[in-house]
Amino acid sequence: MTLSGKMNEKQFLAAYDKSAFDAPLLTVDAVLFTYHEGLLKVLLVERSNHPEQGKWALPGGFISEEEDKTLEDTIIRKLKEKTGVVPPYIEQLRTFGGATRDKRGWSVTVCYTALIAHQACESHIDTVSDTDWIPVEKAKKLNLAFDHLKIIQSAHERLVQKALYSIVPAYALPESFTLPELQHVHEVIIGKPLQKKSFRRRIEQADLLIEVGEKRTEKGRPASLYKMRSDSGTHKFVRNLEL
Amino acid sequence: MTLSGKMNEKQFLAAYDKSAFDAPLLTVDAVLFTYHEGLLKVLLVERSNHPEQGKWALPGGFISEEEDKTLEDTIIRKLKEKTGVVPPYIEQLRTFGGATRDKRGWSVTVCYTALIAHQACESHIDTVSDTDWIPVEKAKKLNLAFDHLKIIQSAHERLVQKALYSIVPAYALPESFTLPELQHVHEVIIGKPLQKKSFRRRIEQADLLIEVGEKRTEKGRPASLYKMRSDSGTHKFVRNLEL
DNA sequence: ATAATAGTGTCTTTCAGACATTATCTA
DNA sequence: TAGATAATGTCTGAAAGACACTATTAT
Repeated sequence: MTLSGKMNEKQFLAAYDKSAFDAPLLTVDAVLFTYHEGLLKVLLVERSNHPEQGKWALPGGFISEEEDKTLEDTIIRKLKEKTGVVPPYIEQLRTFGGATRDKRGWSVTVCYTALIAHQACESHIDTVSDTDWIPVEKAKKLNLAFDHLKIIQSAHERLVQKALYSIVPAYALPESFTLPELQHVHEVIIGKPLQKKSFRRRIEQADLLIEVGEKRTEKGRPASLYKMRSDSGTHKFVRNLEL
Repeated sequence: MTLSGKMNEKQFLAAYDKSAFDAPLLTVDAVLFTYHEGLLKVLLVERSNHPEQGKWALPGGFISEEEDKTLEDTIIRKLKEKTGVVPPYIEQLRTFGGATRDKRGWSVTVCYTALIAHQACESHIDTVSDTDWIPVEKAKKLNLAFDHLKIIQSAHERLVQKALYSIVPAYALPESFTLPELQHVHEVIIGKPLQKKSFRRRIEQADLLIEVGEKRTEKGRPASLYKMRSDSGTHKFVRNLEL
């Protein structure tokens, strides 16, 4: 039947059959970063099914029309399956699509970047055999499934920018952390040392952190512990740090 | 049949039937901006079909698995239908999706922001009766189809940021333009006057434009004409202008 | 000459870079 | 006390804000 403009909307909707149209495969994937053992790591999953069986891939999957109301619901559900928890930072990266990125045909994947403290999901990940934290630099050398290498690179590039004008990387740390720790996360992300004074000054001036105590380490002067203010993840400095 | 891990990939792909899975509706839309008569305008199309028949909507549509190799191909094809030309600036904005944004069911739309000179498509748009340039502030007050209001707001917010740290808004002007014109485009986008000296100084220091002649206007001193360098659309100033 | 617009000079302010110095802990 | 790490002091430099000033056109 033709979907003529002569019907009213109710009739149109009753007659409408989505599956009559050939649509690309649609998935949602995430690049979940954490900071552990001095390295920036990304969560990868070993594919158990075709296509690309056996290769490492980003966590993600198909939208569930029953369980998910939004795209974020989908990625939260998928990340929870792998990590047991919902990451404190989730932001859409971009959508990758094309005729050749998946052997099954035209495909589209809506990608998210997420950050989480390593300790927050350590125990759960140990129980999931096909999932592991891989250092980003190592992941970039693996033979990853689909175009997931390109997606990880894209997520990393964006995270570098965020490290230069925000303190978003703090979400890769536990709820309380020291300034030297946070600075090191930034340095690992951008791959370059930063001026301690510049780093601390701008955070103090923007009043982004709350002091919550003191940390005792094995050697040297103890560092103060801080936690983020509720809105400090959205703060953007007007001037970038040098790359 | 079950898609078992026991098959090899060739067998798997031969047996795979995309349409066996219920998938969300997938479209690609664009927020195409231009600068005309001192205003920032956005291209809207009057919907001729259900759902949301008769309402203004963003240009866009379904992916064609035959005609399109990439998502950009899709949006370029759709914009060419409406404007007759390919905009010089196209960048992915973000993807909007959810169970309720379209009455036909779960839907996802990959959105792009694009910029074009008004004169570049003026003649073609006059021949397309259902398409028109609407001032952004006016569009925000219309009863737009789907969640297109939210999409336009999101695109505008992103464009404000770009106006503060780049000269991307220049793509909303003809190939050659004057600095006062470019400054006014920025001011219209961010909704606030800018310091003439600051605006010009940073463009000159970064050497982003090439002088191509002189423009004679009806009154006052004539302004120099400039065109963009090939890569100046990607340049980011380290420091933002004040909002 | 006047009005209008384009473009420059220059002082102030802000904030990051550089790096020396001081503070506080353990062994 | 020495060694290590945290935290601060302070000078320099780069770039934006503010705004007065000069330049070039039409009438």
